[in-house]
Parts: sequence; structure tokens; C-alpha cells
Amino acid sequence: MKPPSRAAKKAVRPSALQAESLQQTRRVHASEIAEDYVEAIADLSAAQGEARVVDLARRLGVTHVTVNRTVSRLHRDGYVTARPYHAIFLTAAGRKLAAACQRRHATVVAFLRSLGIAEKTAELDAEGIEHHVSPATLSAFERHLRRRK
Amino acid sequence: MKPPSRAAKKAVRPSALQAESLQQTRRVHASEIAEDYVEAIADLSAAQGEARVVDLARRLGVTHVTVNRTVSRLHRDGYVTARPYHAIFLTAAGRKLAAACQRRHATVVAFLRSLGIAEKTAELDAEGIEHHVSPATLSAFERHLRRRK
DNA sequence: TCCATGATGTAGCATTAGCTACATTTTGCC
DNA sequence: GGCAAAATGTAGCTAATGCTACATCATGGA
Ligand SMILES: [Mn+2]
Ligand SMILES: [Mn+2]
Ligand SMILES: [Mn+2]
Ligand SMILES: [Mn+2]
Repeated sequence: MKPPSRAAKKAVRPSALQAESLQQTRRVHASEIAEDYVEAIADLSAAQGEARVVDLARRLGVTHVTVNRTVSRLHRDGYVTARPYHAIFLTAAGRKLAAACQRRHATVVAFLRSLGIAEKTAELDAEGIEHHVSPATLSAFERHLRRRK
Repeated sequence: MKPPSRAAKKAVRPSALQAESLQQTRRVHASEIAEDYVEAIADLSAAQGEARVVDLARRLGVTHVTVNRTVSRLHRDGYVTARPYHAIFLTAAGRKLAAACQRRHATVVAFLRSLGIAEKTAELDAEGIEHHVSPATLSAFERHLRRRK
């Protein structure tokens, strides 16, 4: 069945741009777990001096099995040290990534709060939004925060 | 190796809240593809009267194989009709979801644009951000837009 | 009419990400 | 020191999401 030629070009969002946006979204999702893990490892290291598997499992809301497998991927990718039966520590690359993520996370939460959004809602939404915030958009958030201050 | 008791409780983000946030993020990601698909199907239907597999593949930036399998899941979940060798159409549930997603998408893009973010950046970031925007946050975005207008 | 081409469908591979069940190691405590 | 419990590790399952390669269907033009 051929599309009836009516209405024809309705000047809709171009396919190419949406495809590019969705591809970027998929790329973001591929690196997202690494970001949340290094952030959590940094938080736990600051609070307790180290990050253990159980602590990560509790904080990330998954089982220790999932943590194990993800940590081995983080190790494969050079973000963490991983010795059996020892706590997990960030490498230099891991610390750098964690610092950027912590900063971005805080900015996104502060920005949402500045719009009058409740603390808990801001935290819930920010955990997902943060990864999709490009450097340009992060700058815009910071600019808005400075203006509002 | 036990954590040295120094610094002890550093009043960091509570584990329970972060775990809950990450669980919500994972739930969002599980329904995200359905949202992007019904939105694309609605767009294509409006523009051409129907949504074909090739068109969806082009617009979503994936192969037609991926489209096929996802469409069958959408059919399983009641969002689309699916007859072999025919175009794909939204069910009532699909149209309802698509309308909400289109509206939310437009709001997120407009909100980012109102912060001075470039058109293309807004579009790229919005494609990922939109799914993590809760009803409360969407309201805040709309409120901000009304205020700025 | 018929057939080349485009559209669609399917088989099967890889990776990621979650899980339960069970094995092993480490540790806290008597 | 010895042992129970906690922590950690591993085997193997499911599901989602991407892909290539190949098979089948549908159609428009010669
Ligand atoms: Mn996050
Ligand atoms: Mn975060
Ligand atoms: Mn999207
Ligand atoms: Mn996301």
C-alpha cells in the first residue's frame, strides 16, 4: 500500500537529526553505568576510605553479582583497580571521570532545585538526566544558576 | 581489610536515595524505546499516512532488523498493529502514549532553547533527557516557559 | 508478463545487564 | 585457634538491543 500523496511533506522533524539524536542517546547510555559506578566509588571512598562490593550493591540497588561483573568491566576499561577479595579503588582516569560526574550531578540537582522542584524529585530525575546533559547545556545550567543567585 | 574509622560518617548522599534514583532510571530506560518508537510512528503517520519499517529504521538510526524485533515487542505490549508486509499503525494506547511523548518532547526542547541553548544541541540533549523528566519537573519547565514568555 | 530491485522477514551472533543458586574466602568473636 | 557469618566469587539463566547474512515477498518498469 503506497502512502496517499495527501498532506505530503508536513515539515516534520528531519529523520537525520532524530536518528543522530537517538544515536547519541544510545552512546550516552553505554557509558552511563560506568559514570554512576565511579561516582559511587568516589563517594564511598570519601566516606569510608574504600568501596566494597556490598556497599556498592546497596548504593546502586543491584545484587553483588551485578556489581562484580560491572567492576570487572570498569577494570578492563581502566577505571578501577580490582584485586580479588579486596576493596575497589579508582585509578587516575577513574578519579578524573568521577570528579566530573560529581560536579555535573551537583549542578543538575541545583539547577532543578532552582526551578522550585522538590529535593527528592530533583534527585530522582537528576540521576537520569545528568548523563544526557552536554557540556553546552551544563554551561547554560550554570549560567542560569549564577543569574538566579 | 576494615575501613579505618576515621572521618566516619561524612554525611554523604544516603545510599537508599541513590539506589532508588538509579532504580527509577533503569525503569525509565526500559520504557524509553517504546516511547521513541511510538513517537516516530506518530510523526511518520502524520507526514505520510503510515509508518513503514524502512522509514522507521532510517529515522531511528538502526537497521530494519532491530525495527522488526522492537515492533513485535510493541505489538506484544499493545501499542501497535502488526500485519506481515504491511505498514505499522498505532493502537489507541499507542496514540495516547505518542501524544504525551510528543508534547513532552516539544516542552523539553522549548525549555532548553529558552536557556539560550542552540537548536541542534537542544534537540540532541532533549532526545535523552525527555524520558527522565517526571510530571513534576515537566510542570516546572512549563511554568518557567510561561514566566519567560 | 516477468523479473530486478526494494522492502520485509528470520536465523543466529555478540554485548550488556539483571537475576538466583551455590562455592569459596575472609573476618569477627568466643 | 576454631567456627559461624559475612563478604566475595562464579556458573548459568533470561531479556533487551544492537548487528550481519541470507531468505522471501511485492511491485514497478521493460
Ligand atoms: Mn546517573
Ligand atoms: Mn549521579
Ligand atoms: Mn527520546
Ligand atoms: Mn537515559
